[in-house]
Amino acid sequence: MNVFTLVRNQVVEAIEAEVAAGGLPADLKLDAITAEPPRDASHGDISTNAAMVLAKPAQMKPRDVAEKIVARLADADGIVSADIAGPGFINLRLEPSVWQGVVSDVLKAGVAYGDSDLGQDVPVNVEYVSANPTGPLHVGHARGAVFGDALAALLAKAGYAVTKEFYVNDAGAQVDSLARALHFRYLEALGKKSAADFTAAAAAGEVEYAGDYLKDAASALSKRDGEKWVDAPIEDWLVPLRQFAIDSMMDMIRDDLASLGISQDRFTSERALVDAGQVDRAIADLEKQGLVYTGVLEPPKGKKPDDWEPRPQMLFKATEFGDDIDRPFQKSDGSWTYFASDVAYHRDKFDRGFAEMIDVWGADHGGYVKRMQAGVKALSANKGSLDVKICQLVKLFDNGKPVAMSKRAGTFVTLRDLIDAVGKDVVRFIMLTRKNDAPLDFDFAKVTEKSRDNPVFYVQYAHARIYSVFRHAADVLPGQDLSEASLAKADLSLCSDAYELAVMRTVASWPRIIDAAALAHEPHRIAFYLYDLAAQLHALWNRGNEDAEMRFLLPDQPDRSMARLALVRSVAVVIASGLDVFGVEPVKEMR
RNA sequence: GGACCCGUAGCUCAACUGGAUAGAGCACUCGCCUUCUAAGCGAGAUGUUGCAGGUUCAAGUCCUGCCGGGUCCA
Repeated sequence: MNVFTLVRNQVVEAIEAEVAAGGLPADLKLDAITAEPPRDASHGDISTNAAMVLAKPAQMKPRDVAEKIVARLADADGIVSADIAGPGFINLRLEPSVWQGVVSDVLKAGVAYGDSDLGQDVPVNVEYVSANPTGPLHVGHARGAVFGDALAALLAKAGYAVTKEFYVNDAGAQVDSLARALHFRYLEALGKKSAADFTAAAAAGEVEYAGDYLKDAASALSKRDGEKWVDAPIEDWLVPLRQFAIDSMMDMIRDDLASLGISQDRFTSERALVDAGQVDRAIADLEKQGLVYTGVLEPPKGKKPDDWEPRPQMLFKATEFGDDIDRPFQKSDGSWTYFASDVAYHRDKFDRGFAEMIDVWGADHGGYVKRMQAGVKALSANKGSLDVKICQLVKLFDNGKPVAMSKRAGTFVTLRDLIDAVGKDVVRFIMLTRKNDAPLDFDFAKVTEKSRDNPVFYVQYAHARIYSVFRHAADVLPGQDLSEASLAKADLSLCSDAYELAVMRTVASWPRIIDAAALAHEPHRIAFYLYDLAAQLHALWNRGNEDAEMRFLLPDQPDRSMARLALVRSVAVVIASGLDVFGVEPVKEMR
């Protein structure tokens, strides 16, 4: 039930009727017609651009087209007036009952209000986090993790069949380093090496991944295997210890994600893809299509690396799919490049039925987007599409002062630190208050502040206030059934104040916010919507302070009270519905 | 040198993928608590949307070229 699509349908019907009557030419394209709330509320409830869109193909003046449409809309259901304005907008005013009816729709649907069938159950794969399994997640990962998770929830709400996926980069040189570091920590755990030995080795660059987090894995290993690997040659322990290390790191990463409320549906191992020969097959397939050749790349312009030498290598014709240069599939030692295995991985996704793929990456991978999209087009015969959402950096502040972060100095902030400092819900909400491709400032002091400039608080406060009213309602209106089912039967015609109708219009636009945000792959729009909705609730609340007649609870007017309770309850439901997409718990009380 | 992202009020950011007079918060000034949470609300000022062209009924939004910032470049 979406008021705006219903009205748009009425507009389209009016046009079709006019076409049938010969007043407008046939074969008009109606796709570009919109029905949306005008920016300026004084223009009416809903505005449509139909006349302007149709003017040119119909070879008529916009206002003439508008007059024909308006004449047919005048007696349409629920429409009070239709006026032509400006260059040819048609401004519609709806019966209050249309808006009032939305309240009971919301109460009947609960947090499912806003669910849509836009996605038609089309499978979509959202891949996010995909951090190297070599250590704990840090702040940089937090944004991508929250963004990806919220986007997945948003798409699910909009009716897509979503799979949330994590790609485990467990095939590169880093995981070998990780295995060596684990072996060292293992010797340390068994007392064969000292902590000082480790520090020295790390300083000399003989061992990477010096963080303490490998100690737990090492002691678990020593418990499991005893001294089995102490004197064994590296050829014997590299593979088993590497797997042990990866498994421990992935357990840790999954724990971190779980503490953010994130659980992904599928973890795909790069190594497993390689071992199963999927890379070879994907490349062979592209070769068959004539998209792979041996060639020599130009040196990067202007940068001229010292070790550059022209070298024939296996290249993918990425330029045929919009990339700037062709891209190598093989490294000089003959092994596959990351790009090659990424192509195989995306082919794997495509073969699993995902023509629509979304990858969430960090800002440092921006330069990788075009080639990956080229790869997807090639491997799917142009049937697959890949949208890459780049999450810009998060800058940390503490009360306006930048928090210095350095991996070397050990002062980088982990995801765990962040959650411990401000809580999961705050992290999640704040990460979604900016468009993904804009940098985000995260201030530890501000995000826990209790004021209007902290959106998390402001939205939660609105929700809590509504629950506060209901706590009083039981006393003020004894004997009333305050359940949502009962409220859904309230006589909303008793809510006809301009402020009340304004709130209803905002509530009614929730479904179109979902559709628009889902189409654009932009969950942040929900944050702004919730902030607006909260502002309207606070304004409505305050009217009761200024005018006792406007209070929600009027002891001598139970029917009007029930209507107002229904209205504010519908606001609470929509806030809860929005927070649900964000994975944030709506609070019933502020503490 | 090239590619990608960003540039909107003094500050932080929106602007429903091309719509009407570009909007919020912060900061500043003033007003609102005997009664549902004042952790809130209301009123007031603020613009060459980085610059210059182009596309059309209509451009912050799309195209081209510059300027500035960020990220990346076997």
